[in-house]
Amino acid sequence: MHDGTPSSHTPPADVTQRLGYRLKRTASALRGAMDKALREHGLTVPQYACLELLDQHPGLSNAELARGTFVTRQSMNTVLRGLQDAGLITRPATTDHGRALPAHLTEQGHHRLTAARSAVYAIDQRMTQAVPTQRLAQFLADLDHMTAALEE
Amino acid sequence: MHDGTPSSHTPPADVTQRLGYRLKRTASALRGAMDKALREHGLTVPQYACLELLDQHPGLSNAELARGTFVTRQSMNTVLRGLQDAGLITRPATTDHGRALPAHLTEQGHHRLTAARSAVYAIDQRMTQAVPTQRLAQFLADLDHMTAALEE
DNA sequence: ACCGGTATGTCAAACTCCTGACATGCACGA
DNA sequence: TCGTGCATGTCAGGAGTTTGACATACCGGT
Repeated sequence: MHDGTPSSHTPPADVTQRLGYRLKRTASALRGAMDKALREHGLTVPQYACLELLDQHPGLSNAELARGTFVTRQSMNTVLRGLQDAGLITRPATTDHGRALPAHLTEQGHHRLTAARSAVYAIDQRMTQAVPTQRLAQFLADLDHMTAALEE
Repeated sequence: MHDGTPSSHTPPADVTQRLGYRLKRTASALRGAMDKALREHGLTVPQYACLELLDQHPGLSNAELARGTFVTRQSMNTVLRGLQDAGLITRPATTDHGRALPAHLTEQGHHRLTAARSAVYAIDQRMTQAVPTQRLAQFLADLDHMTAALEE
């Protein structure tokens, strides 16, 4: 094919030059940093994400939390059990309408989240400051466009 | 604190507005798309990544492949066993120098990779075309800066 | 009233991946 | 020569996640 548009036809042959590879590398580094930081607070990354979501949206159900953290309902179910056993959240055993069981942070859960949040903030700042401020919004928007393109 | 610099001091309170959240979401979407596409070729994502690396750098060892795909040596070891059992790669049982066992693609492995690559290319293109061409290089560079900031 | 579609919570089994550990092999300096 | 350090390959165990399946509960149209 002797095309006229030179670029954006096929990905680079070198895997390490491809967008997906770079994305995976950054995500892997982020996951590693968060794992390490949260371990000192006795939390895993999914557990932290769950607490953070519940703090902003109290009463979310298991399925809603699963969608919000990009895991399956089953995985989130075990996460919730762990958090419940640790006394960080509460969930009613039954409900009068539907099947969804709304989860809420306990006082202890809120304290634990606040402590862990400072560690995560430090990581988020290191990462955010690596990209110039004026480009951050555009960067986030591009990420969203990519996500949308992948899900269509 | 009545600071003068309004932004870039603390991450947004809304988790879904944070850089880490967006990054995880995009990475999750990419992983899902690749999982689905590669399943039709009988490969997992780590298996594909391994084949791709071996195609460009024949003779890589288990540990080198592990570093290149962001997993542990142990995980890569099981991946290599699977690829070996499937007849897609070969690895000598012994070596005359050191312990590293250089892996190589078989003819069948090369064919399988070529077939799977087309599916992955389609995904990479959909993702790449979501960001304007003139911004792609900058996007990749920012990803690298973030990775470096997280690993320091 | 019924029934199909959708959404939820949960169980079981399988798989993947990681942590911890150990043995082997090479390189370097004492 | 010996010993320390470092990198590699591998085994065992466990933690986390997914796929598949099933029962329950609401909502819609017929």
